[in-house]
Amino acid sequence: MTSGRPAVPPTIADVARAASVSKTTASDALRGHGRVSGPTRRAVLDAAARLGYAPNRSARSLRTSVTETIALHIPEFLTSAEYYMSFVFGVAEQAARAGLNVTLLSSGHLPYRRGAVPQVDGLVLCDPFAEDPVVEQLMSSGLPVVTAERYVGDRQPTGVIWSDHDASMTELLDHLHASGARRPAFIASDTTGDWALTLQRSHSRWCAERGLPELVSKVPFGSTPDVLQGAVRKLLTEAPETDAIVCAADGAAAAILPELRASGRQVGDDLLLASCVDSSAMRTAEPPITAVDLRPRTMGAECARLLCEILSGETPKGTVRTLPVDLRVRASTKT
Amino acid sequence: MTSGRPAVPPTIADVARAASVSKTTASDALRGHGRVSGPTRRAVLDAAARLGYAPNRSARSLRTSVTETIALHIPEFLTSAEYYMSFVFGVAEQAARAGLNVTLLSSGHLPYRRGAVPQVDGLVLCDPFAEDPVVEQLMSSGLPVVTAERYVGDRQPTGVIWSDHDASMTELLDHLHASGARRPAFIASDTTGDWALTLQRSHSRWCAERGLPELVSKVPFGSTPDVLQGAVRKLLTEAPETDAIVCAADGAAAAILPELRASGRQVGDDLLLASCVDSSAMRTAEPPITAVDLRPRTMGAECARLLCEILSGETPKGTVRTLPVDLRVRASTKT
DNA sequence: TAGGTTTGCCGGAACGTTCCGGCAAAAGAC
DNA sequence: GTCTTTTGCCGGAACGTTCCGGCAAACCTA
Repeated sequence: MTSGRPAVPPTIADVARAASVSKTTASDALRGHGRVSGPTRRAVLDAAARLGYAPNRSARSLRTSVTETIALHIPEFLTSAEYYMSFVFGVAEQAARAGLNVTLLSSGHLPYRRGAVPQVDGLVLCDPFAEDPVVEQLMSSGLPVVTAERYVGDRQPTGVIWSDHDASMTELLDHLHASGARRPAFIASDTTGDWALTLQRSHSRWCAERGLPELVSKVPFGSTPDVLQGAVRKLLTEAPETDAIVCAADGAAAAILPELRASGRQVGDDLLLASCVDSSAMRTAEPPITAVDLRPRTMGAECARLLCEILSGETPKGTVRTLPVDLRVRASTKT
Repeated sequence: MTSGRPAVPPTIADVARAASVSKTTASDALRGHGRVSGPTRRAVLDAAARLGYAPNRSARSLRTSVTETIALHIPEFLTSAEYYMSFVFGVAEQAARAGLNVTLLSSGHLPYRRGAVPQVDGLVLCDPFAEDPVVEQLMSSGLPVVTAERYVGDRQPTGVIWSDHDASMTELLDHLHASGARRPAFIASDTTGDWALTLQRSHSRWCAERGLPELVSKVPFGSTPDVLQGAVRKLLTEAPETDAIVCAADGAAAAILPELRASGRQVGDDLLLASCVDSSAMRTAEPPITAVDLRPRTMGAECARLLCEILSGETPKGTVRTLPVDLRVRASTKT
C-alpha cells in the first residue's frame, strides 16, 4: 500500500545504532549541542541521511515544549479574499523559511473550550478587531501575539506591524485635490478595526482642515454591489456636488462603477474614483482605479518575521514596526 | 506577565490528584475508554473542568501517533485568490468541526527534506497538477491524500472530490448556442490540472460535434490583463466571426472587458461573454458576466469531510465523489 | 458456602526526544 | 613524574499521555 517510504520511520535510536554511538551523542551531533568530535558528527549525520531520519515533532515538542508551529487567524470576510490570500501566503512563506508550521484559525471556529487554544508557540492575527470573541480569546491566551494593524482594545499585542493609513489617506485626498476634486466623498466601512477607524478619522480631519463638508456614507463591510450602489445613488442625489469618491472596502470601487456610469458621470473626468485597497479588480476595471496598495504579502511576511524574532528572543516584546504602503495612481483620478 | 491563565497548564496527573483517582482512571474517564463508575467519571470530569485541563497534544500524539492535524496544500496562483480563499475556509471550518488542526502548505515551500513531510494524519490537495514537485512529494508520502479535482498522474489519491467540468462546459456552450452564439471562442488556461484539460477537451468536442472550427487561444494561467487583452485582440482580428468568448481563468473575463469595448463589440449583445470561474469580479462587472460557480467553499468542506471519514475508517480508501456546480446566467449572455 | 464472573480501579511501561550529570581517556601544566 | 583541565562520549531521567495487564471487591449462580 504505502510504497517507497518505510511504514515505520527511523528514530534517533536507529541512527545511533547505525553510527555506533549512543542516543545522546546522536542527538548532540544532530542538534550541534554537546561536545562531539568531527568524525563522530560526520558519522551520525551520514547515518541520519542514509536512513532518511526526521525527528518526531511530537516527541521533540513534548520534551522541549516548543511546537515549532504558529497559528494564523484571519477574519472571515471573503470580500477581501485577495488581500487575505496574499497575506496568508506571505506568512506561510516566511514561516517555512524559519522552519515553522502554520496552523489556520478563523473566526468561523466556535470559541475554543477554555484553555484549548491550539498548542502553538505564537499567533499572528490579521487585522483583528476587538469585538471578535475568538480574537479576544487568542489575545488573552498568554502566547506571543503579533497583529497586522494595531489592535484597539485594552490588551496590547506582543508585536505589531502597521501601516500609516492616516498618511496614505491624506496623500490620497491630496492627490484627488490636486486633480481638481473639491468635494470628495468617502464610502466608509462599518468595521471597527484600526484600519477602518483611522480612514474615517483621517478623512474627517482632512475635510475639517479645508473647511469642507464631510461627505461620508457608511456601509457594512461585506456589502453586496446592490447595497453599495444604493449608497452611492443616495450620496449623489443628496450631495450632487460630489466630485470624487473614495471607497474603503476591498472591491467596492469597482462594484459601484455601473451605478456611476448610470448616473451619467464620467469616471476619471467629472468624477474621480479611488479605493483604499488595491486588487486585481482595481487594475482591470474600466477605467483602472487609483488605489492604495497595502502590500498584503509583505505584511504577512513581516508579521511572521517579527513573531519569529520575538520567539527567538532577538527582538524585544512590544516591538512595533510600520510597513509603508503605495499609492497606485491610475486613470480614474488622472485628469 | 501572562495574566489569567496559569503559566504551567495542568496535566492529567493534576486532574487525577484533584479527583483522588489514578492517572489511568482519570484518562479512562476523560476518554470514555475503560470501566469507570458514574460517580468517579463525574468527579474526574468535574476536576478537569475546574482546573481547565486540556490534554497536551504532543504527548497524546507521541503516544498514539495520531496528530489530529491535516495539511492543506494550495497552489500559489494568487489570481484565483477568491476561489482558494473560499476553499481554505471550507476546509478550515469542516476540520474545526471534527476537532482537527489545519496546517498550511504551499508550493512556495521548497521541496521538503526527504522524509520531512510535516507530521500530519492526512493531506488535502487543492487542484493539484502533476508537475508540481511539492505535490508529487506529498502524493508519495504514504499519507492519506484527498484531492479537489482529479489528479492526473500515475499515483492515485486516497480520495477525490471532483466536479464534472465536462458537463458544465457543455451546458455553458449549449446556453451560449441557445442565446444565439454560433462561433464561440475559448480563452484557455495553459495549466495541466484536470480542470483546465477537461475544459479544453470539452470545448473541442462540442465544436467538433457541430462541425464548427475550434477557436482557442491558450494563455498562461496567471496572465496580466495586458496579455489577456492582447490574446483577445489577436483572436478578434484573426477570427472576426467570433460571437462569444468563454474564459477559463479566474477573473479573465472581467479583465478583457475593456478590450472588447474598445473593439466596438457590445458585450451581451453582439458578443456573449462567460467565465468558467465565478467570482465577485464577475458579479460586479458591467455587464455582469455569466459564470460557472464552482462552489469552492463547499468543495473545501467536502474534501475535509472525506478525509476525516477516511481517517476514521468509516469510508473506504479510493472513494470518489462529485460536487455539482452551478451555472450563473447573467446579462453578458442574455439576449 | 464455594466457585465463577463482572466491575472498578490502578501500576507501570512505552512513545521519541533532549539534556543533566558523570566518567574515563587524552592533553596540558609544572 | 604527578596533578589538573579539557575532550568525547554515554546512562538514564523526564516530558504527558495511553493502555495492557493485574487484582481485589462485589456480584452472581446453584
